[in-house]
Amino acid sequence: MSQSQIDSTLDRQTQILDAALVCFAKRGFHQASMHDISAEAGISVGLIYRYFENKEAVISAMADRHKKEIYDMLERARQAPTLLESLEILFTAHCCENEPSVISAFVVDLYAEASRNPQVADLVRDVLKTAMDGVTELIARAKEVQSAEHGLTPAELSELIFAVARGMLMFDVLRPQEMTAAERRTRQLEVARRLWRVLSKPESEPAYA
Amino acid sequence: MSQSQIDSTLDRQTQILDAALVCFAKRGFHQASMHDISAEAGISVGLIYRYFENKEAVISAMADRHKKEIYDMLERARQAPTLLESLEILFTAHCCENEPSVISAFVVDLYAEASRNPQVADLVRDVLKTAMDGVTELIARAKEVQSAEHGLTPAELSELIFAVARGMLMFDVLRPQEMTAAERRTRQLEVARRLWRVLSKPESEPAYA
DNA sequence: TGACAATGAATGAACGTTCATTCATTGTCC
DNA sequence: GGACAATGAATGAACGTTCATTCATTGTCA
Repeated sequence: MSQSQIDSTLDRQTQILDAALVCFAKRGFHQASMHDISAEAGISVGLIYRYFENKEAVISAMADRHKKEIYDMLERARQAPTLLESLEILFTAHCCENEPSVISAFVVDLYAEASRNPQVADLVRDVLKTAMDGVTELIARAKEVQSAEHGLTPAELSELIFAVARGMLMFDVLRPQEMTAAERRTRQLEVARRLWRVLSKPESEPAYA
Repeated sequence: MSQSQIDSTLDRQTQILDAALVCFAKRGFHQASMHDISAEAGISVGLIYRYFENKEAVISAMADRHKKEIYDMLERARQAPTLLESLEILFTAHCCENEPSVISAFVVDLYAEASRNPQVADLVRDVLKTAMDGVTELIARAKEVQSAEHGLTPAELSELIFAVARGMLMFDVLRPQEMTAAERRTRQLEVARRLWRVLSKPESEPAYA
């Protein structure tokens, strides 16, 4: 198979997954039909089956893509100069590229799916562990949080931080449709900064607090 | 209609909702069939339609029951002597009565449903607001948290607490089936106490910390 | 022309819902 | 009390619909 063939295959798969994300967010994994996805992608139903074995495989591929996106996010968070900025990246990762709450709805659906599908659960657990380990490392570097008086280990703090992040994602799903991505982003940033304030030593407030 | 007739109607509805909770947690709202529910309840399919107009109504009734359960939980939290104990109630509400993660799976599904169904979203938002307002009040009473150095308002703290609680619920859904309700409870309690440590003044540590 | 991409009508299984039917329970009359 | 009538809770086969999946056919380009 030539490189251009591989490329066009990947393009088609990406096109289908993009459409699936919209449909899944709109109707959920199991209520979204293959016809919905094909219509959203502007192709025929049969063509989906050329690129994915079945619907389950589409869901798995979506989960895999989510895994890569979380890893990318982690990489960006790693390169941020301060822990606060890392948190801001972590908390706003889902409210930028796509339409409002498309990603949030998908992730909540993914966790719901994980509660029944052990394969999905394994994948999500793995993603979460990797991301939490990454943040644990970031915290270990951050003196202002480590030396605070709560006496929690970086791993414990990381778990707390991710719990807040996932919880905010659930809240995001409840927000009225009228709210723009920018407004959601602002809300998320506020919470990230409040969390940081709670976790760090009081004297090291950021300038814009 | 006599009182005993009302009672038996309520009994039947409860029986159906209990079965539905198990089926919904096992397969999700839309993958669980009415036949699944009837089999779980040990009754015929048709009988469900004597007590609920359709499947949507079963889901709505489940959401209503969830609302009542959250209100009950809030009432118990209100009666706890300290904020820490209130948090412990809040964080362990879902890992006691039923089988492991049945309730967690249901709640995650409920939020997923809320992302598509505005009626469900309204109900969940209402429940969340009431519960958060309640906790805001509890915090306003708790001096050890109010006087801490983070400088956050009770409402802001309440939002943070609920984000952690919902996030932990999502994590709960990922836990391997082998984990018992007691083990889950312990994990939840640990996080609740760590959160409390972070939020409160360091000198007011509980005796068992 | 041949090889492969793409189509969408066709298929059959599964689903929510309905409803004719059964039958244990309750009420009524002598 | 006993015979009979009325009730309505409960059943599950059947219906119409939707859906994932297949595949014979058509389009495209080298």
